[in-house]
Formats: sequence, structure tokens, C-alpha cells
Amino acid sequence: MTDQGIELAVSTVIFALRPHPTTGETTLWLPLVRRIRQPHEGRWALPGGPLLPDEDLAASARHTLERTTGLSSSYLEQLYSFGAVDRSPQRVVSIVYWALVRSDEVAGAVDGENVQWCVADEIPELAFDHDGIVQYALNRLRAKITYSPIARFFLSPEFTLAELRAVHEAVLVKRIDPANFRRQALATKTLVPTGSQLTGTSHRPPALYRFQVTSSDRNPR
Amino acid sequence: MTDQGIELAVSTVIFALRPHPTTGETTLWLPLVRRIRQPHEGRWALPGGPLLPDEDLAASARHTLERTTGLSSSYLEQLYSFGAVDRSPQRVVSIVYWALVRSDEVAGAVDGENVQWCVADEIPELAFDHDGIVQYALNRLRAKITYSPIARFFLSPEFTLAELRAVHEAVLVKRIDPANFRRQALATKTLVPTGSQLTGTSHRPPALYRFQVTSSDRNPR
DNA sequence: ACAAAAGTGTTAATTTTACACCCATGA
DNA sequence: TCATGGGTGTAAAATTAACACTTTTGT
Repeated sequence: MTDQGIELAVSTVIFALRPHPTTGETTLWLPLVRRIRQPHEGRWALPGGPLLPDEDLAASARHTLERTTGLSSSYLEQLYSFGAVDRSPQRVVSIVYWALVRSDEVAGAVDGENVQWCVADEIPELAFDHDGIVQYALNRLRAKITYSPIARFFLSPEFTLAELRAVHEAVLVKRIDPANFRRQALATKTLVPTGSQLTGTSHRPPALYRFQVTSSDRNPR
Repeated sequence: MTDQGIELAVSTVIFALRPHPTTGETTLWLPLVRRIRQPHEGRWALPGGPLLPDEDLAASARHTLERTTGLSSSYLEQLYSFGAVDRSPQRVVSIVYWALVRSDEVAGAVDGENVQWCVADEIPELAFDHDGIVQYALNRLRAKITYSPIARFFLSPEFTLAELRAVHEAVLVKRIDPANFRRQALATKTLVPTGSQLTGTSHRPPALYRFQVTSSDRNPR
């Protein structure tokens, strides 16, 4: 009832796919922001900010995402809430979201003054307990992509099965048999062929697909 | 940085197994508390309370559990955080946990003045969005019991495979083949036979098992 | 014609499911 | 000895995984 004086913040782990700087392989990246005040001043941290009184939790995450990257998310899901007592002099409860950004959007993004994109598996030491949070988000993404069709949120609405498979391979960092992947993907019945093909390749033109829009797309949770 | 004046509360969905009042079948139950002030005064709601400044999130959930039921939880996991702007005149962000209580503990519990245990699938209309939260917790429990050995948290440390199976059957509300269940359970290698048997049954005495204690028991998340 | 990826077919291995049947105990 | 669940065996069915092979394009 009475005010507890606990600060509420919302942070977001933002995932996007980009080529790895050395290997060139498509890899998971995420943006970090440099802290410009105490505590942990100068350290890299997850983008976030205080929850505004008239802002939904998810809206807060979306705003942070737009503010720090200039991008919009194609998928957003709550990850976990952290609120250990010892986090800092002023007690903070952080509600953390994770988000996916489409590759065609992220291609045009550039690092800002205090924003830097990092390869997800090569993160520097972060402020607070953000290392653990990133690891937790990575686990969640990798687990979820294996049983849920979230891979599509990295892609444009129309895509080939090879592109969809490439997303899985990049996220899970392992090769996947194209023939079996195709059958599994089509067996879900969530994939609809558009009828058209992707031309301009130096091989047989692949068919284009799109995902069926389901009602659960609005309430992922 | 500045105080936002948002109230922080922690609620808990507490599950226990008891016989169904009419069918006698072992069924999922959960305790509800009657609200004694506005908003939603008189309505049933999930047990919970404001987060104290020096209290961990999980500790808050545990305290609520003990306060309202007089019991302790054998398992506690964060469920979700809710914080829509429209929840009430005073904005509240609720961090919700779910908990399991052992059957031998709950047997001795009695309903208090403003506490009532209800069959989980026959919940009355609740205050706030608590109906949805209960449903979400039920989904989570039913999903998790199929891939994680949480069923044991309803049981005493030593139990028979039939008792373990009965927990699965009660939670999922469906019959499970005893032979196949046994093999699956033993295949996980998390089950250790104690060497002793349960006597006093009017049939072949079943072997007693206990679960291996793993390090992940401390950080379920 | 050749390379390269799209797409199809086939089989082995593994996991899941169904159910028959023997075992050990109390009544 | 009978009823009752404990516990084992086994085979069909479904799923997963591995890989050969055919198709269609650009060069």
C-alpha cells in the first residue's frame, strides 16, 4: 500500500543476426550500452531504463529498443524479473525482456556513441548481473527456436526454406540436414507457399513461403 | 533514478494435491484469500503482498506462502510479472511465483477465516486478472511436469513409482501406462532405489526410490 | 557440361505406445 | 486361491536421422 521506494527498471536483450567479423558466418549479435553514471560507470550493460508510470512493461522494453538501436522488434517476450536485495545502494527490481530484430532492419543500423553491437557468444564482462542475464536469454532463445516457429522473426515476411534453416543454424551454431529440416518445417502446417520463387540465384530457384498468422502471435508470453 | 511511485507486489500460485470432494480422485488444489479492502473487496484472489525493501523476490513469495497457509513450499519458481497500466487507480506491478507443497504437509492444513482451498480447475471468478494468472500457472505446471522431474516436490523424499505416477496422473488429469512410465522414469537416471520396500499393501510390496540431489535444485529459474 | 543448391526418396536407428504376462503379497 | 498392483517382455507404430539421388537453374 505504502510506497516502498524500490526502483523499477526494464531492460531488454536484443538479438539480431549479422555476419561474424572474422569468420563471416551468420551469427547472433546484441547491442550493449555504456553506462554513463555510477554504479558500474564505464561498463557495458543491457539497454534499459526506469519504468515510466504510464508505460506498460512491454511498451517500456519496446521504447528502450527503439531509443538505443533505432530499430523495432519483430518479437518481444518477457524473460525474467530480477530483484536481489544486494544489487546496489538503491534497490532496483529489473524486469527483463528479450527481443528479435529482423536482419533486413538491422543491416542499416550503426553503432552510436555509447552503443555497441557484440557477438552474443563473445560478450565482455558486463555491469551488474547482466552477464548471467544474457546467458539466460541465449538459453531461452536456443531452447525456444527448437519447438516454436520464432525463427521467422529474423526474416522478412517472405523467405525460402534455406533462409529459415540458416537462421536455425546461426542460432544453434550447428549444421542442420536440409532435407530433414524441410520436412519438419512443412509438417508443422504453419508454412504457406506464396507460389512465387526467388530468382537470381546461380542454381535452381527456391520456392518462397510465408508464415500463417495465428492469434497467439499477439500474446506470445 | 527518481522514485516512480509504482507499487511492487509479489503473489504466489500455490499448488497441492488432495482428494477431490466429489469424485475422491487426487486433484490439484490451490489456496485463495478473500480481499478485505478495495479494490475488488470481498473477491477471492491469489495470496500475496507488497514487496518489502529488504526482501528478495523469492523470499517474499515464501513468506506469503507461510503466512496464508502455514505451510512451506518444496518448490518455488518465478512465473511472470504483470504490470499493465490499467490494473487499478494506484499502479501495481505484480511479480508472480508458483509453488508446490508436499501432500503430507498439506494434509494437516485447515482453511482460515479468509483463506479457502479450491480445486484448480474449478476456480471462482477472481479479483484483478488473477483468473488468467492461475490458468497460466496451470499451463506451466502441466508443461513442466512432462519434461522435468518436479513431480517429486509433491511427495516425501522416499516414494514408490506408483506414487510418482499418481502425481503425474493427477496433474495432467489422464491415465498413464504404468509399465512405460516406470521405464521412462528410470531412464532419466535421477531415480535411486533406497533398497527398502513399502510394506502393508495388499499386494506385492513396491520398491522405494529417492531423487538424486542435483546442483540445479538450488537455482531452478 | 558443370557446379550448386532445391527438392524427393529410402532406409536404419531410436523413441513411443500398447498390451500380454509373470511375480509377490494380503486377505 | 484369488484379487491387486508390482514389475518384465515384446512387438507395432511413430518419429528422427542419415544420406543417395534427381531436378532446375546460372555460368
